[in-house]
Amino acid sequence: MGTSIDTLQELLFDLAGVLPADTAPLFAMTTPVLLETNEAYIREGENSRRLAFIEQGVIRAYTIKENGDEATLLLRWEGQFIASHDTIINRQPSRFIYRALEPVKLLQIDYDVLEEILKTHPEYEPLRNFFLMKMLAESLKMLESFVTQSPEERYRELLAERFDLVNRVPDKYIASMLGITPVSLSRIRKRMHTKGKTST
Amino acid sequence: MGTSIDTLQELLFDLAGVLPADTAPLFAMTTPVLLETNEAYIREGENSRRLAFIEQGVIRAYTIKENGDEATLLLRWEGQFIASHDTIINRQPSRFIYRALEPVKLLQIDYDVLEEILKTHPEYEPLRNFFLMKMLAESLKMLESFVTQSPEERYRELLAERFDLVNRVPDKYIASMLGITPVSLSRIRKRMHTKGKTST
DNA sequence: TAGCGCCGTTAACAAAAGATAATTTAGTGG
DNA sequence: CCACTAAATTATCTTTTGTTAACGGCGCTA
Repeated sequence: MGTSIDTLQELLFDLAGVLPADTAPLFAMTTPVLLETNEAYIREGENSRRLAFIEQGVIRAYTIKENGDEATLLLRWEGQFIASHDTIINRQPSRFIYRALEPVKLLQIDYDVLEEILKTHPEYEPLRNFFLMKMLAESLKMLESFVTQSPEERYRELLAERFDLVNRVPDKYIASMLGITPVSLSRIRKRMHTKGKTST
Repeated sequence: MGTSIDTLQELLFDLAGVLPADTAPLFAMTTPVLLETNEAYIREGENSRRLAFIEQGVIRAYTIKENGDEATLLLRWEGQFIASHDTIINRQPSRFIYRALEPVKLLQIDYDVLEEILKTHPEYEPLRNFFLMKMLAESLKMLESFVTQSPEERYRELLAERFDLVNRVPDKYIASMLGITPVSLSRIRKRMHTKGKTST
């Protein structure tokens, strides 16, 4: 079974033809991090510009609304990056909390350190680009689902595409990611059982 | 009054210290494009990897739902880039239509040509990065509004932040971008007039 | 194993949104 | 200036969601 480093080295080779042997300067600056269930990785108001590749586990990014309720923005799992976008992109304190839903293994790097490395090693640049584009595509896809689909349709699609994830994560977080309350999600599930079990 | 080229040159200087005199290789490959009101820039199913900086005007990206209704994903206006993300990021035919809502002036480049230029002129790389991050931040912000706010709150915020835009664009497109029907937006407006004209 | 807390479900009611159609308003072109 | 068309509003009715609270299951711990 491969480690994060293996995965990323492979990606770097595929994207830019960089040989694993030549990735030392990049990985020398990374640190492995372990989080236990329910441990916060980044808290609200923090100014950390840490960037981490998730080797194992699920992390939830959420914010506390004015009324005190939580709203889950997104879930990230193994093979993806996690970071405070407020802080990395806009240099603002994080408005979100990033918390492990399971035991999590991360490979972490400071974004400012990464920028320095990229200056001296532009051959790693495709990696940054790849992940930025991947995240953009992902978030546009979620956005699309909000303007084209009903909550029930969004849930059906999530089940179809990420069944494993839905089963790993408590329903209430799924609900809030869909933009509805847990009560409403429960009703949707009921409707799906009784009426059409049929597809998309 | 500045042109697109002025704007981008300034940005390149600010981001990477590239002097305007040294941007010729980049701008040599760009083409100015004019669209008239209601003209499509990219159609559904197209494989165009054109990327364009909007110098003037508003473009709407929308898709046709299964039931035949349109759903507006986003609006883009002067100072922003427009491109088929399906095609550029995933090399898939565009699922969206990009259409001018007003007369539009663009500065266009082929993305594959841009990639070639970036290979020989890595000093332009910060520009790509800047816009990718900007777009990511934007789309995450819209996503955030869907999980934290009601349609009425989203509309109030849009009014507060982009009043000019709301006034340039027909309500029905605003409605669908908010994830609701035009009828529903009209009711929200009515509620806002009668009851609390007040803030947030 | 008894008690506790969290989570998903259910219920009852209020509020909001969807669907459809009619009506008014606004903008365009002759 | 009128006529035509598209957009926005209003009305009516149905469906869905929000809100609040109660209930039951499940795991955890004392």
